[in-house]
Amino acid sequence: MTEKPHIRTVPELMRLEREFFTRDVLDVAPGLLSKMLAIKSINGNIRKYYISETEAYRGSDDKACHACRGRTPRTEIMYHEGGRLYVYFVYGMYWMLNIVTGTENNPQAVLIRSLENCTGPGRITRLLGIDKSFYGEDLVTSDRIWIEDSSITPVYMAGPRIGVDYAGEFWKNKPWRYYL
DNA sequence: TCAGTGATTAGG
DNA sequence: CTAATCACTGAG
Repeated sequence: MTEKPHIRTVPELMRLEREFFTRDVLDVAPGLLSKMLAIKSINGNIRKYYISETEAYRGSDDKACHACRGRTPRTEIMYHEGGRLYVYFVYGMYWMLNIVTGTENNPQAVLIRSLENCTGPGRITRLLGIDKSFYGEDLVTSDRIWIEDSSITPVYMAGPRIGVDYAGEFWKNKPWRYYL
């Protein structure tokens, strides 16, 4: 007897397009939870990790956002439309991975703080091999890093951002850190 | 709790 | 040029 071979349906994971990133950072930051970060190594291996913690940095008014000091060589990319990477070096040791959001000349970004299996923004960039060469990379067109949609609707919490005590009571207390 | 580490920035 | 600052981590 012949039986039709069983076809297992794997949910198709689509790359997130420009429109996902050009929304306000307060929509994109929680929206990235449970999405899949995909990165291709130099040897062609593709690794994928669920995003589990993010933080929103919102415009030049936000005293915790690097753009509050204006447009500088480092913050330049934040002034582009959403979808680019803002990568910078801090504390002499760690690369921070941020995704630019919003529209042109409206500096915003999401800090990726944790993945499913790795907590801490400095640790995840070490795991992924993110460095200065990723500054400005476009998640919509890059062939080495992108984000895929998932069918998961995350249940998440929100709380104050980490490490921004210098920003003053008003901005440091904003519940713009999102986590599963 | 606290040192390590160096790019970035403002100011002179 | 100088010095302060810093979206952190790991050891104790």
